[in-house]
Amino acid sequence: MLRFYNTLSRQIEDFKPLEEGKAKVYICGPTVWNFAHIGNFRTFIFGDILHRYLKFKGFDVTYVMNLTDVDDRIIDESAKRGIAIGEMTAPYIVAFHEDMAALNCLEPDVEPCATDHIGEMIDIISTLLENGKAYESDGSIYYRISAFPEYGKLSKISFEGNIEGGSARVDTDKYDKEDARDFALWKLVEDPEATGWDAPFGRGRPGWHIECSAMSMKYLGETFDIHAGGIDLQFPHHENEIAQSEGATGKPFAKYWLHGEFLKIDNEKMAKSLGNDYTFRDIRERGFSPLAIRYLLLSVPYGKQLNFTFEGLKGAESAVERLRNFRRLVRETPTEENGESVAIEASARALEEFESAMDDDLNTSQALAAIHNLVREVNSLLADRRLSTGERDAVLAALEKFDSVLAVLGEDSDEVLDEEIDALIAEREEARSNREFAKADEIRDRLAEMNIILEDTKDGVRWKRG
RNA sequence: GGCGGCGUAGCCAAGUGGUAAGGCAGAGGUCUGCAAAACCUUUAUUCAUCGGUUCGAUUCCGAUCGCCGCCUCCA
Repeated sequence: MLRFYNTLSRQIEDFKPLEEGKAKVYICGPTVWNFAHIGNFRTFIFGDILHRYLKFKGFDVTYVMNLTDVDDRIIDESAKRGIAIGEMTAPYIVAFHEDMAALNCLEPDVEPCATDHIGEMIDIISTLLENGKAYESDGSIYYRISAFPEYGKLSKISFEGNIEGGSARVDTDKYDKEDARDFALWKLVEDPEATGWDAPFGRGRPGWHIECSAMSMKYLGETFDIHAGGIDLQFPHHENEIAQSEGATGKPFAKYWLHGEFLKIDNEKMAKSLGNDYTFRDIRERGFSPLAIRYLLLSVPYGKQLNFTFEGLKGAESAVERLRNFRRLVRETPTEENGESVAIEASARALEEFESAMDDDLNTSQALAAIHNLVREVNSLLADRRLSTGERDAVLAALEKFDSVLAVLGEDSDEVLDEEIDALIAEREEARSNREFAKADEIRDRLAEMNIILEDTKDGVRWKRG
């Protein structure tokens, strides 16, 4: 039984979708004002694991991830540059898609942009104005938190004496709000040149939170199964989404709330001021592969903080290489028709362990352990005998199942070696059989320069791309 | 000031009231012409520190230290 830690209840709960066999999931996507950093990608990879595992479990999944393509930072920056906001965000949307694809994340079923859903946001705000959960002040529209007694149920924040002495970020002067906790649904835009949209309650631009209420409910319904996102969004963003959505519909919003924990760098917070806010592209430039980055980011359960180090990333690189070597070895190894079944049983056991680990709130650490144990066991068999055909097929099928969720193996290119390389390998074999090892090694070095790594085995030479 | 999480071998870490998964790195060995890949052995009498509860705690409770987070920018 699949279980999740639900932030709403602060408990592990069985996952029971609203509609049998279906899973409707919304995750807060990136604000496309910059290249996303690896902390962002940790969260999105968590979302991808969630998406893939729900499919693995047989659910008919609808996975929605939004793109926030309008917010204060985007508006300020594009105004500074004198371009439209869409012009500013377009290249970052392209980059985000490239990065997500490189990280082997499935495309969401729907990827709505905030700017395409202004109408839906206006509708919700209108409803909230009508039912008294929103009010106008100085041309802007605010949510009236006093009209939503359940406010705080997600983040469990009590407002008693907690703002005072806290962060100095509470901005009480700038707008005339009834209550310091009230938040903007719609911000007045007076300058006709500035980015804004017309609404029955005046020209303006949406507050940050309303877009996710509008887009999630549009594509998943007023009540849906899972809402995911980074831990930092828990308050105020998700709390406000609940207030807006439930305030407008009178129905429960999302049933399960899942939050991805933070990524730390060398045990410190990731921050621009520390210069450790690496983008995916920064890490790539250092020569690390996307699959290793994915492996590292998913190797710790999403609900725990993960300490990113370059030493750890090197380790991930080796681990992925080991797994890929293993799959290649099993694929290519000659098999016997007769019926040993040790590896068949080991595969079945590994699958069980994998599934029970993943069922337990997506415990990817334990899931990986199950896979590595299988790899060691089968490698050990391979060291002294051939697999039966049934064993090989069972192991490969298990790997495929694992990788349908973790997606860290990538694909081996089926490309055929060009004739030159083929000839070199043959020439080296010839030299080896004549015990001309100096010549053989020289050819091996030449091939290595061409990025072809050789392995001599009992069953002949094997090669791989370096 | 209010609130939450974490601290496990060189590194990344899982985990449990009954005596420490997995990966990486290191050491030794096997295989190999040499490599590569792989296998075997090995690497924490111990889970930040100090107390307490318990027959027994890394796991529960308290204190201390350190790190991270939230308290309306933030994945």
